[in-house]
Amino acid sequence: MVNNKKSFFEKVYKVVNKIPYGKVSTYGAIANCLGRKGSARMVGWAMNASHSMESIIPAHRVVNRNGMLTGKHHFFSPERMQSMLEQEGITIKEDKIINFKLHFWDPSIELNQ
DNA sequence: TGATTGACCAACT
DNA sequence: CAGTTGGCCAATC
Repeated sequence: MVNNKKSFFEKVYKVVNKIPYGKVSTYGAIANCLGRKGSARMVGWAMNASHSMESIIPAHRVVNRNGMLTGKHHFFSPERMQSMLEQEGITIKEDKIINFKLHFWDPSIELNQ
């Protein structure tokens, strides 16, 4: 019925935009949800591109599998990412999220609804 | 146009 | 346990 051949970036943006407040997700989970397992790197690429785009992507809610803010340095300001996450009630120590599992949000949840 | 890289993950050695 | 490799798609050189 419609266009199911959109680029990865579009799908990534869609999912990341659906991440609820106070929740975080991972590159692998998003990529896996989109049907590509090894495309986790592409998710990161999409985030990098999101800077240049006018699209507002809560990239600060996307971290790696370990809950570590690997991409914080790619933000407008590295400290900004941590501040935003802490603002949402997430505790961060040494650039990694504490109780990451509790804050983890599975993209398939939104897609399944 | 081919080769390399890029905010990753998982499996294998 | 640590290092290497394969995988995926897109952008850059």
